[in-house]
Amino acid sequence: MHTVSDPSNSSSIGLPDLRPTVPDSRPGLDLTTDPLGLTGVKMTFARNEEIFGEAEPAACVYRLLSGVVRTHRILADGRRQITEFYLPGDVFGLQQGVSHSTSAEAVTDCTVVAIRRGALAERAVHDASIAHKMCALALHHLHRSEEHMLVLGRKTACERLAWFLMDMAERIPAHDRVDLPISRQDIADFLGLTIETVSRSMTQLQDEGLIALPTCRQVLLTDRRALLDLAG
Amino acid sequence: MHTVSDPSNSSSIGLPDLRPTVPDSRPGLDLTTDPLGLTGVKMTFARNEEIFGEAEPAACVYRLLSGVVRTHRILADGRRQITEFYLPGDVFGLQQGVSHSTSAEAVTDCTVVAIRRGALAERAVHDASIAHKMCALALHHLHRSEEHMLVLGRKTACERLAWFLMDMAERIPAHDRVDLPISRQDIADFLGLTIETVSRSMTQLQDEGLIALPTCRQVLLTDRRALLDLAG
DNA sequence: CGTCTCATTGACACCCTTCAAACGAAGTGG
DNA sequence: CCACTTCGTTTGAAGGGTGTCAATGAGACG
Repeated sequence: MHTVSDPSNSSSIGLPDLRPTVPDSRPGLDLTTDPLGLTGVKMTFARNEEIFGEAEPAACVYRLLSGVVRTHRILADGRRQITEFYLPGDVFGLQQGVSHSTSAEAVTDCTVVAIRRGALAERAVHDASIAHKMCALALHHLHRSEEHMLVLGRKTACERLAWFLMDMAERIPAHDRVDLPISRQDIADFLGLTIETVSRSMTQLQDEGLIALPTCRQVLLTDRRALLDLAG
Repeated sequence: MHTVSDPSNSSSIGLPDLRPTVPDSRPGLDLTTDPLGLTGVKMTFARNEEIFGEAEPAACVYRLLSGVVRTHRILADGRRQITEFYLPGDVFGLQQGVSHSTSAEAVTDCTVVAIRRGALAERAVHDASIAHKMCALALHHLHRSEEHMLVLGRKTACERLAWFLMDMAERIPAHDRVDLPISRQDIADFLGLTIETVSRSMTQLQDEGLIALPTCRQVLLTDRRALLDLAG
C-alpha cells in the first residue's frame, strides 16, 4: 500500500509536524520557539538576499516563517541548479559536516528562525527525540530529492512543469489554483530547463486546456486529472 | 573482531566510519556486527535480484559487504532513474516512513547485512549516538543527491560521464584506473542519458585523450586533471 | 562454432537551447 | 496623467545535442 508517498502526510511514523506556528511578533527581542523545542533568533531577509553561502560554515539551521527560500548549487560558468524551494513551516540548512553544500537565498522577502547548530547538537546528545526528528527531516528531504532526480533525469519539459505545479498546489493549499511566488527563471533552474522552455511549456499546457493563466504568476488548474497523469 | 567506533569520534558532526569490515565467514550462523553497533543477518543476492521494492514495507536497513547495489525509481512507461550505486561498506535502505521510496537491486552478486529497523529505532531511543550516526548518514546521502541533481539538471553528456568516472575512481581506490562493475545501461540510467549517448561520450573522451578503454569495463584515467575540470 | 548478451557506430529526427525581438506590467519622473 | 525606463515574460527562427531506430561488432558460454 502506498501509505508514504504523500510527503504532506506527517501523521504516521514519519515527519514531525512542522506546519508554521504563530510567529512571535513582539517588537524588540525576537526569540521564537520552534517545533524541535529549541529557541532561535528571528531574522529577515530581502528578496534575492543570501541567507548562507555554499562552503560557508554551517552555523545554523533555519525554519521559514514567511516568504519563500531557494537553495542551489552553481557551476563555475554560472549554470545553476535549484535543489529545493522552501515554504513557510519548512526547515532548511541541515547539513552534514561543518559547511553547507548549497547556497540559500530569499526568493521573496522572508523571515526565518535561525537555530544555532551547536545548541541543536548538544540537545540531541541528551534528547534522542530531537535527533530522531532531525533524522526524519533529513530523510524527508532525501525522499524529495530522489523524486527530483527522476524528474531531472527522465521527464520531458511539460512533465516537469506539471510535476512542479502539482507539487506547488499541494504545498500551497488553495482551490485549484496556484499563486506562484517564483519567477520563470527560478522555475527553469529548478526543473533543469531554460526560461524559454518553461514559458513555452506553460503556454502549451494552457493550449491543451490543462491550466489557465490569468496572469503569469497565477495558474488555474483546469484539469487536475490530466496534470496528475502528466506529472507521473 | 570489529568494535564500535570511538565515541569521541562520533561527537564530531562528520560521517561515521563505514569502511568494510572483515565479513564473518563462519558457515552456519550468519550474524554480523555492523558499525552502528547492531547485529544483523547476512544475506546474499544474485545479480539483478531485487533486494527491496519501492513502496514495500521498509523492514530493514542494509550494509553492503561485497558486490554492488543500485537503487532506482521507475515511471509507468518504464523510464528509470538510478538514484545511487552502493559499494562495499555503504549503507542503504534508510527511509523515512514505513515504506521504501526507491527499489534496490543487486548490480552484481552481493552480500549484505540486513539490520531490522525496529531494533535500530529502539536502540536509537536510548542511545543518541545511534540516532546521530543515522542522521549523519542521511545527510551524507542528501549531499550526494544534491550533487547528482546538479549533474542531471545542468551538465552535458561528457561532463556527466567524467563526473561519474571521477566519483567511481574515488570510491574504488586504484591507481588511475577504474574497473567498472556497472553496465552501460545502468550508467545511462544513473546519468539521465541513453546507452548510446554513454557509449558515444566514452569514445569521445577516449578520442580526446582523457581516458583509455582497454576493455569496455576497464577505464584508464590518462588525464585526471582534464577529467576533473570536465567533471566540474 | 553458434548463440546470447552487451557495446559500439551510423543515420536521422526531434526536443530543447540559443539568439533575437517584441510584449506587458510596474515604477519613476516630468 | 502620461512618456519613459526597467524588469520579467512571451514568441519566433535556427541550430545543436541527445534520443530513436537499426545494424554491426565484441566477448562469454555452452
